[in-house]
Amino acid sequence: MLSPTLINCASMPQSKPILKVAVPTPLRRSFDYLVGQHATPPIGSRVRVSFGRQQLVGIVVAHTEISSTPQNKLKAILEVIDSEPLLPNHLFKLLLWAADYYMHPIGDVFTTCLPSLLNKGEPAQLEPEYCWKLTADGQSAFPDLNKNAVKQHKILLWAIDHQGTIQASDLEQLELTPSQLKPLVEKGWLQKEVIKPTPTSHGQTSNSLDLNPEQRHAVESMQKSIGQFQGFLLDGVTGSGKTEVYLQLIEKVLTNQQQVLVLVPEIGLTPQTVQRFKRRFDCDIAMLHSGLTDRQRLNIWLKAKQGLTSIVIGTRSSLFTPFANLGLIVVDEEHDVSYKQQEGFRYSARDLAILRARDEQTPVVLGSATPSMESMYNVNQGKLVHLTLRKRAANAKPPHIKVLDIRQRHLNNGLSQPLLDNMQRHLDNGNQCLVFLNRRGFAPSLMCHGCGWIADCQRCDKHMTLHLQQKRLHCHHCDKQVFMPKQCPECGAEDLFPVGLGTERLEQALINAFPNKKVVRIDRDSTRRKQAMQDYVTAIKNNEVDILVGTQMLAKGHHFPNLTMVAVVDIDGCLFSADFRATERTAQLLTQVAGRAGRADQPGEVVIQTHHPEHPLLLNLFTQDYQSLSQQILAEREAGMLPPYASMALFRAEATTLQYPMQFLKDVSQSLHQITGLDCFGPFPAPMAKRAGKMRAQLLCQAQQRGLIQRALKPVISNIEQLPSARKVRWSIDIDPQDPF
DNA sequence: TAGACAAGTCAA
DNA sequence: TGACTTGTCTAC
Repeated sequence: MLSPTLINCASMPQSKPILKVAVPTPLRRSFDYLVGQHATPPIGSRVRVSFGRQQLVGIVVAHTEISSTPQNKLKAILEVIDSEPLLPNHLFKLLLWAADYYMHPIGDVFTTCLPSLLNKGEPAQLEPEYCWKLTADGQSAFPDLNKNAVKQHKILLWAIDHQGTIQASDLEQLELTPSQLKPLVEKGWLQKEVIKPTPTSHGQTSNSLDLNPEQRHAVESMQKSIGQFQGFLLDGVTGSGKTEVYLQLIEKVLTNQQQVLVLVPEIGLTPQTVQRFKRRFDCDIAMLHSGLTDRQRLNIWLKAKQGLTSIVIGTRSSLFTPFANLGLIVVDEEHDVSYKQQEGFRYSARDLAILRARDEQTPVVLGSATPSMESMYNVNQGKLVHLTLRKRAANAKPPHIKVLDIRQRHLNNGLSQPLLDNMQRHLDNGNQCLVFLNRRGFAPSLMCHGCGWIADCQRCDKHMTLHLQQKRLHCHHCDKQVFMPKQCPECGAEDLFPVGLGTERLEQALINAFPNKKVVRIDRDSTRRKQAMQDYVTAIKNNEVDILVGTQMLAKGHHFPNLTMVAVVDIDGCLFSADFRATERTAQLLTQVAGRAGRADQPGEVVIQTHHPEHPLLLNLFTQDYQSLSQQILAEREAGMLPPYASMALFRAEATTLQYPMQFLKDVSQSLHQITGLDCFGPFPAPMAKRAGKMRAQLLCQAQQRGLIQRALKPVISNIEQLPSARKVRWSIDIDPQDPF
């Protein structure tokens, strides 16, 4: 045994620490490594390590003196990738905190949150960006260009129209790749140049709009918090000018030499938003969207980190962009469910945005016309400052809402005569109508008239949706597609008929009902083509369309000035759901759809067809406003001891037979049963037990006391990980679940 | 979760 | 006997 004096011997080299490394594995812990002959990598830097038989890139999460792993089992790291921490300290800490809170493997948290090139071990260095400059030769060559050289013509024309410069970002619009410009560079018509990254000129704004008193109050209140943490709920009815409030606040932050992060729910919304930002601010604005290459994504990440980009706009995962000097976070449409990741690392970007803002001492603005119950609760608790915009811009009137009782009324493809009459009136006045149905496809099922057979998905507990245009049956849950059968596979009869109503069928019905009106359907199927949505929006704005049919895609954020009527064809399915959040969701959806009607100076009308005109949600929503309805929903949640008055965790498990998930969850429930204040419900089969060929079950844990879920589950999570029954299933834990499926 | 290895199954 | 499948276990 070594004596202490020997260990402390001054002649011994300074001992290197043992590294705790987060490795991309599904295990909820870090692994210890020796530094070896390398310089000690700082906490937060990447290292390459050998792990089992693989080589992986991990992140050093801590230094330690002792390891619980026997010394002879410790391996030395293979390479130090970063000599400096990869992430700013605040962000690094936030990820560690989130891994702990959501009880997700730390290595996987990093993999989810970092650009993929960094996960692969690429150096964290900005790659130079290029642009192409039109030369004098190019300019003089243009008029004599051969007519057949279509591409070259297009390229040179673009350059001439854009001050002689083609940016890398223009190429997508030109439908070109950099290599296609090479021949022109070789001819000497274009010159390739490196764009030097320069700190962007902050601020510099033009044409801001005049604010009404409510908007001005909002901007002024939030402005006072620049440079310190404060959460705001900007609760503004549709058309009340929330974006203008964001823009004017952002302007103040930019002149303060700080950066801004804007989160948006879906990328469909982003082009318009970005255009508006670009018109407004003369600074570097980056948009993180799914069309970017890995390299572009990394470059934006690095530029933001170095302070070279002023505004980053993106979806959920953009929350993890590092900033040199963050000054504001905006979460637009904060109620949107897409802020919660539904697989893997199941974080809520909205909730983490508030934490990030607190850590980095910046204000955070949650904006919505239909705030989530969580945010309303936080307002009631005094955690968020409530700013309301009740007035629609340009004095537009709120829409008039009519609940249309369709009991015993004849329906033609889901449409009642009074509804059609109503539409006719609006169309006669030269206005547009929106017909809303949240179900795509032609019909939700296909049935045999001979024997009653229904086209079911083989792998899910659901019927297959008929898409008549593509002559296919499509399962919307597992994505399985088959050709539409000509005859019944059970009895051979050729008498198959569609049951129920989807947007495709509704589109047909409307074309028949209004033969000389232009009908356009907007859903995921009709907008699959890139640019398609943009084209539709332009056509609608140019008044080339009379009737819009579509799903919730249409309910979000578009401004159609000539749209004066919204028809909600079938809301009944939403009124009776087992999910306790159904009321909130339906109220939000209806309010958002209704908000599409009657902007600008045209009064709007909303007609809702229902078999349940006496349903309290419908009565309340339209006799009061969303805000009082939300207080009512909150009261119900409190009485029912449901979130946000309780916190929840949901264990999910799946396997090929139901028996294994049920057994595993029973074991989990056993290991939790002695904790007071924690209620476990289940295990029970999932609401849709069979999905994509897997049988699924779940166990719901609920606690009245905030924090108890954490205290109760954390100590047992590693035991759960090692349960023998866990090996037979795929399982996950969802903290603050949004969807019980 | 991935990959490796051991044990089990099957057709000659 | 080897080809292939299935189950179990470990990772620092």
